Amino acid sequence: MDDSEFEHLLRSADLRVTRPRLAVLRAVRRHPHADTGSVLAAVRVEEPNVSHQAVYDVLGALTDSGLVRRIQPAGSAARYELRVGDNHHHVVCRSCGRVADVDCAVGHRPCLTASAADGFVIDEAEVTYWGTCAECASAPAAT
Amino acid sequence: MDDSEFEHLLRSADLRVTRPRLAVLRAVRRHPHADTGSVLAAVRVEEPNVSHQAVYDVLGALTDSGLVRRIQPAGSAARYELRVGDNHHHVVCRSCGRVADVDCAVGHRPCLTASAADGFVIDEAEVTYWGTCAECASAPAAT
DNA sequence: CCGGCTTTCTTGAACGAGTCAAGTCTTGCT
DNA sequence: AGCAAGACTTGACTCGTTCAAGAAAGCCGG
Repeated sequence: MDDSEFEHLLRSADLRVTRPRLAVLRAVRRHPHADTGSVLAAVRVEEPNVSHQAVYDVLGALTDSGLVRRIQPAGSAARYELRVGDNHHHVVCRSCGRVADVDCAVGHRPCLTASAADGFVIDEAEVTYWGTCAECASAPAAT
Repeated sequence: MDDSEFEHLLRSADLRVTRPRLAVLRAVRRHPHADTGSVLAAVRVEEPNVSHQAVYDVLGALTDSGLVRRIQPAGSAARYELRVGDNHHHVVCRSCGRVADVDCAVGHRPCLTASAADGFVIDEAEVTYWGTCAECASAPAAT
């Protein structure tokens, strides 16, 4: 039980330590890339009385303070993961929506050296790979 | 009037040539990165009787046949552009949501050489840059 | 040029993710 | 323990998008 670790994370981000927050952190750790609904479901296994709004609030607060990372592939609801700060990217399965981590191919911030940027000041480059996951590749015409 | 060009595009994609479709193509050409609502509004300037559903259908059909490209930055509704097939990317302004094109920094498909992909077969790499546009940078606390 | 088959469009309802707002409960500090 | 700010609950609501059924138009063969 390393809830104490989560507790420190929260405190270091100036966030109060509450049962819903710990439950959300555990849920996200257990289910990487889970969308809000799944996080809510996972949270309610341990804390049945947490409202959906609380989960939205908590995920928002955690995202704002950088404790979790939010990703939002086109056509999917927001998803969350604990793995932050290592500049990794994601592969998304076109047929089932599954998401997996991909370590950055380049090693350093990829393509962050965008050339003509139209006056924009760029602070992050996000790479999303699209393809087909192993399961969907072997089961072509599912559902 | 190069509607004839759009007409050819449609025919070559096995799509019937209709007034709504031509209007949508013109609207997307005129307003790159416009979201569905803006496209609908632009379409109705020329064709006031087009339903919102028609626009969704048309944009869907055009996207499926590769005549337009759909992008969906996190936190934004779907946006469309005519510029396809040249592997360019996008910068999104964090504060106003504005989108601009960025030519691929690497030249060739960037980072498409994803290493460990967990069994995924990758067919596309999409890069989204996040930052602040010139206007928002100069007008810090707008709105 | 016309019928007829198919695709596309219109109308109207529905859905899901996410947000807003008001009031109550907790946490962390003193 | 007691207080103030922050966090949670409840419930309504918005917005983008999709579903469904029927009417209308495009395209092909004759």
